[in-house]
Amino acid sequence: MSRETCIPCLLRLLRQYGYDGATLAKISEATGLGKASLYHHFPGGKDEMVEAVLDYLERWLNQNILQVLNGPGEPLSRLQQMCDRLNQVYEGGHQPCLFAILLLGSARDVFHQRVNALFRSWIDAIAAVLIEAGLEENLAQQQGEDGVIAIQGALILAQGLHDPSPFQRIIQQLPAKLCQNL
Amino acid sequence: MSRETCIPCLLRLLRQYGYDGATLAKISEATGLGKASLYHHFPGGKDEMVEAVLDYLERWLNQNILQVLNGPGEPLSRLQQMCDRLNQVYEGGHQPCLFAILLLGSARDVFHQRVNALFRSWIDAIAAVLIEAGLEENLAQQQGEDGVIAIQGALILAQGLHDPSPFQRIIQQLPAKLCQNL
DNA sequence: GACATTGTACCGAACGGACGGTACAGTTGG
DNA sequence: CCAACTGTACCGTCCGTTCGGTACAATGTC
Repeated sequence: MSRETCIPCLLRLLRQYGYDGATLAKISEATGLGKASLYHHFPGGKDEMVEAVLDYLERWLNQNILQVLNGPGEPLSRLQQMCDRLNQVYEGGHQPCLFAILLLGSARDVFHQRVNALFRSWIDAIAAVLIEAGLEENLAQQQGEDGVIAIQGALILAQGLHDPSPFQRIIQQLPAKLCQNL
Repeated sequence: MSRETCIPCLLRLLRQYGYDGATLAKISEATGLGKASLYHHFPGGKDEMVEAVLDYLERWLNQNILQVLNGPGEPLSRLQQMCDRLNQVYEGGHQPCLFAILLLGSARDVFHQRVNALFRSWIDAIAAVLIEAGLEENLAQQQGEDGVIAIQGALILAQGLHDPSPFQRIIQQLPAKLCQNL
């Protein structure tokens, strides 16, 4: 298993066990690679593994969120596409968000800057759609924040209640809510 | 420092470092108690310490959220009181929510049931206010979920952006949003 | 073609250290 | 005196990490 093929596996472990719970022993078992082999592909150790996952998620965000929001179509339709992709990546609310996991784990300081930048670009992309649709800039920025807030909050609640339905409802309602001030 | 006086200290450490980052060494240093003393007050070890903090938060929730929501006054006013208390306990968005921390940490399975129950009672209390104000039951339940989602999401975003202002805005807007369907 | 060299992938075993937790002999205070 | 409490020293376990080394295909050299 190469460096690239490790990444989905790492993402799964991090989401399931958290940053501290995803130990090298578990990673070794899940990838089939010995610990020493993991250090061959990721000389920086565990933190480099997580950085690689963040690189992957950054690419995913660019391709599946930013590009879609920046693409053609009606604003409402583009926001619906975003929600479709989010529904996929969070598996309908069954999977937590790695960003939140890292922000609340013991290594939060290490990854904070990365997560900060990812959040900001996500918010800005939503706001850009709404601005293009005629919304005033400050209000659009707030709506962008509200979108991310709704997603993150719904994922937390879905985890807490062990029930994905709040997330699914939010995903379904979000596009219309973001457009309601237009 | 007794068992009870330890709890605010424990809460602070858990919020600052997460479940795994709040080590016994840090707890010992912060409380001024040796490990033996900690184990005298909390024979069940670290998990019992966290349980004690959850007991404390459960009492806090009852006294500051459930009781207020169930008390006298206009629905809007009661929701505003809830938001005031939340603003205090989360220190204006500077502090994360322990529930989310536990849900996304490595010991999530241990505390999941407790957090589940706390979330549900919180949601139900918001819904009860809205039902009393004339809202249809299912819709009230959804609005209750939306309230908790907004709080949790805003706390995540405030952590991620290192900026409490999204939380403060959500707190300010929440009462009106919850009442908008009345 | 035969042989040495290099680079990549991988592994078993062990490391130092920190973790949560315990045993026990004091020491304090009513 | 007795119970509550605490300091010290210690335990086993697991953590992330590193070491020395093997297998093997690719490349270079005569």
